[in-house]
Amino acid sequence: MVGIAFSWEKGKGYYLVLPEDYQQTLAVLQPFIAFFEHPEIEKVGHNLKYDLKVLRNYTIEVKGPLFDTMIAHYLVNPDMRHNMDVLAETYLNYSPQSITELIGKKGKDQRTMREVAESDQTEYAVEDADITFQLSSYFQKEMESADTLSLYQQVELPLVSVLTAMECEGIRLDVSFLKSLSKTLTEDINQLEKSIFTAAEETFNLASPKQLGLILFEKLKLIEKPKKTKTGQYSTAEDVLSYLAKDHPIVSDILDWRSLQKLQSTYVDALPKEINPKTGRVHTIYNQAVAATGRLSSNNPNLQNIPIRTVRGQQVRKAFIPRDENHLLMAADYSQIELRIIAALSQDEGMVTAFQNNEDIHKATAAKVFNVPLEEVTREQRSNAKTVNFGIVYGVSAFGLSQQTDLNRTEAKALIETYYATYPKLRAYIQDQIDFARDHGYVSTVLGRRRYLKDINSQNAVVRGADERNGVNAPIQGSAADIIKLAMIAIQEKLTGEQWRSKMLLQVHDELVFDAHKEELDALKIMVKSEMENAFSLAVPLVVDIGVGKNWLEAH
DNA sequence: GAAGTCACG
DNA sequence: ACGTACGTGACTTCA
Repeated sequence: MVGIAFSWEKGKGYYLVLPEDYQQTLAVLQPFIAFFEHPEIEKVGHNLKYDLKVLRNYTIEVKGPLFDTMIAHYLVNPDMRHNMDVLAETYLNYSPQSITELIGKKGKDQRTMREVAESDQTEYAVEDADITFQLSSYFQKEMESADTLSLYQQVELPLVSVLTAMECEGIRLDVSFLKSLSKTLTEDINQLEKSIFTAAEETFNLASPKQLGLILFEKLKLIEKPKKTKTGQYSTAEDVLSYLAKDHPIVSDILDWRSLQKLQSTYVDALPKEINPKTGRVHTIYNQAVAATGRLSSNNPNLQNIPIRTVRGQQVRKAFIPRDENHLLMAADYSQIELRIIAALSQDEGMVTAFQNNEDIHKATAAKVFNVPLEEVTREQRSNAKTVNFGIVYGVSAFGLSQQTDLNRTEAKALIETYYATYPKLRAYIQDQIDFARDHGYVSTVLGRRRYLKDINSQNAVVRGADERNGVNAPIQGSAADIIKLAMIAIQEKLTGEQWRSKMLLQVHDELVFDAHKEELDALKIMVKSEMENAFSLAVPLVVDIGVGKNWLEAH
């Protein structure tokens, strides 16, 4: 830490210069602890989670009310970027000094803030504090008029501290297991590569879609009219190749090569590099202000997209392990939360009843739309019903459904029609959302989180259609995000307030992952299940499934 | 840095 | 006739 800027009056600010030496810095910070840890003084910042984590490294545990201008603006307009310099220009009509002017473009010549003259540091940092302070009162009013202040104060701000704790906790990885996984992957990848080059009768860069396209569609001429990407290149995307795989062994080898290559480069080899040498654990960073629907995102590394769908992919999950022999990993996930939300919001009797009776919703849907008894539903019928159930949430078309299933467009269209006839209030609900959006320009979640849809009344059917689908999807995906955020806050409150030894580690949209202390396991299951299921009350019950194991795969 | 691809919910 | 399912982040190639 190089310095800290403070401002508590528009246009004024103060800059605290900190020495390079850690112990000396602690001494300089000593008189400020009373401020940072004061339970009543509100601390305003832009991306406070970052500042909270830096201060933690200097043994300061920030307390008291928070105001985060980045998150405030995320609620004011979730689709925009939230960089402070842009916000200053947009809302204060003021262009702050850019960081690049001060330290240069990124690269080897970039200077550190420590190397900048103290007077320049002061000017820059104080301007930052001043702007942030001014933005806070502006966004406060904006949130009041959009009625999102309670979402901000009761959910988003408390979540900042919860995420800080989760990120600092991190999760343990089994590195030697990943190393051996990488070895077998290399062998299989080399094998596939060999057979692909033999079939192609030449070697080329398999990782280059451009080169691959030329081989498949110009040299081997696999089909008459290959699909092209928007830049005119041959498309070699998964759905295109899958279609060809059954007739051409080289194509299925390419698909296998791609999937193994992906596993190795994105996960197996990359994850160990992300281990923090100080803690020996992997610490993702959650972004609370990127996903326009209210979801979190995860990066450096992304722990929200760890493989699970394929057997080879599942091996990666085995590498996520408990912190020590006294712990197990516990995973708790909401069962069908988005469909439960659409059922509750639409009040459709058929769907609500199915959930109240705790039925297998895809099977129940199949029985209804294919008009067969529950016990006679085939695998294929259930699978198609499942695809429609998910598709409805996104606003699927007959074309889209036919792409995702083995149905043709006519059959897909008929299935969608039958679906709406089965769940009539779903269609009414979807129409209501679109009508509301047309009148008000936005839609909202159960906690009043808004998403503005500027093209909802557009003359252009394509962009209007996109906003209509967003108008249906955003309240559902966003309400699910609201609910799990409420649960996380309640759970973390218990874990810290009651001094549990178990820790909450990860969030994956509808799932929470814990380091569960073996002695607390039974109690933890009960507490987490109850807090998640009762985080928010809907017209249908929320159901949480819990799993425990010696790795993340086993916990499912 | 854009484009293409693919991992997840 | 047209375009065609929501939300993300990471890796590789290539201009």
